[in-house]
Amino acid sequence: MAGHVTIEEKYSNPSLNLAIDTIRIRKQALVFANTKMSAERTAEDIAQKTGINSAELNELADKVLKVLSKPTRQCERLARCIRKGTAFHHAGLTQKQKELVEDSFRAGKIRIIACTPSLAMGVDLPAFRSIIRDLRRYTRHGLRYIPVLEYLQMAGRAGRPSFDSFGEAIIIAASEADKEKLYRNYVLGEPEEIYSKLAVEPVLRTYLLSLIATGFVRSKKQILDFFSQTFWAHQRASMDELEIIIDKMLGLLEEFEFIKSSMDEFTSADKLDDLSYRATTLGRRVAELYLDPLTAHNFLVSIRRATKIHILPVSFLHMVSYTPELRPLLRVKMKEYDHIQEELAKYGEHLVVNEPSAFEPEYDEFLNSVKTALFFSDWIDEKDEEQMLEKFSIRPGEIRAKIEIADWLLYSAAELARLQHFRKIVSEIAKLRLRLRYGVREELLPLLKLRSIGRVRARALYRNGIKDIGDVKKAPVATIAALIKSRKIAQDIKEQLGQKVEKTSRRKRKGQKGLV
DNA sequence: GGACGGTGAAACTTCAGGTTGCCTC
DNA sequence: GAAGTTTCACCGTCC
Repeated sequence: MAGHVTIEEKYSNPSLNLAIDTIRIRKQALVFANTKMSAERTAEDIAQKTGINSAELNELADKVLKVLSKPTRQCERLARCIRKGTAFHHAGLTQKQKELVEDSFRAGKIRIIACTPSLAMGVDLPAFRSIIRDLRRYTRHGLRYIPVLEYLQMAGRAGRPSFDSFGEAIIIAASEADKEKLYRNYVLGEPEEIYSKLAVEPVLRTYLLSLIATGFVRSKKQILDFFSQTFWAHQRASMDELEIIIDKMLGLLEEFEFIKSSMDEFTSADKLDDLSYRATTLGRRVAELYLDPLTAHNFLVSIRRATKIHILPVSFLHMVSYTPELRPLLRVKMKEYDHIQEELAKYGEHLVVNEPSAFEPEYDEFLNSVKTALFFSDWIDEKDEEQMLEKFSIRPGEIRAKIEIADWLLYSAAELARLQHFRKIVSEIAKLRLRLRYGVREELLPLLKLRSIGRVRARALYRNGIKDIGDVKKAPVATIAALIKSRKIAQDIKEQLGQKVEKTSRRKRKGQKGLV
């Protein structure tokens, strides 16, 4: 590090001073914030003081606004920052917006990015300065100091190998006493030991089933041999503990009928408890789907129940919402508590998951899953991103992330239903997946079969009486072109339906699926 | 006297992220 | 713990 550096203290906010100074010396900085909201706020505060203006940035801001069919408040806020040469970056941005921000930072157009740890984790985006505003983060147990490893992740972004001979990682301390402590614990601190994640039961049972399903292990002896060589076992003192856990898992998998045990040629005669294991058809599929066996089992129970009651789309949306895979769920805010409970009362008879009693600890998480299901439900009712932000406090990027996981879970559930020969459920879920991915009501499904037609264009056609493929065939190209605001795509659609159209296009234009 | 509107302080809430899974309907 | 949001007491104004 380059010894003592003095920064002009123009404002009372240290990270603001540092950011402005970074721009002054014509460098770039990442400012790491604690929460999405504070990342946005930080970017906004800096934006007010940069004094930067450029056509290039305005153009970029316009692009950021056009990412969704209708910009959300978040999009507008980001665009305002970008016009001034700053940006915020967190999981709430759409993929496209993240790319735009990252690329223009690399190109030097955006000077400062205020971000959550999202940027420290995956993206390779070095800057001259890494400004770390707070080394504490809110957890379930209150405000806690983050691990040294995470600090290193953030600090490691400082210095661009091909541009700077060094970089500056700066922690902002609240007081002199704090400064000492932070320096000792973080700058001089030793990174924590890495612990094997295998020991977590969901991971272990998934892995175990997969090993058996692929035939990689057959007997309990082989299973123990295998796990004894893992990092997990390496960190454990006793194999006894390991064996107890594995026995428990094997029992569970057998109870779920994902595996069967038997005595065969692999069973050594002297050890009667050294049984041979193989996966059932169902178990093999669960392993292929990479599903947590417990989730798979819960799905199967729910699917059986679904054959007996009147199901709605929300039934399956809720089923996938109540899984560990979809966590963290949308949280029920205090003010929403009553409302969510009312909704639960309304839909309760259509749910395929057992409702815990209000006194059980998992009840809150259950209500969260109901809220999450309601969010999906609104999405397939064509509510737009701004409405989702308003009603559920969920940002565009988070919507996409949740939908992707839900889609995979629904696919998996449909596969399990198929193996159980519940054909009606398979087709119900297939329809639901399509609706979820496009965010549309059922009536638009026929139109979505066409390439380049997503929620927005399909709705535009439908609103004007073009409701299915037959209507599309009958309608003149010009009508379609006017409705979807693209001549090129209108022609392409006609061609998809085998109808000849004379080419009138002079310019090339890229068609896009109307999703985020 | 009462309804209304504006203001500011106090009380109350909320708070990061992401890996692969599957198949292309 | 800090920042954003809501609530509420208080005050002045108007009818």
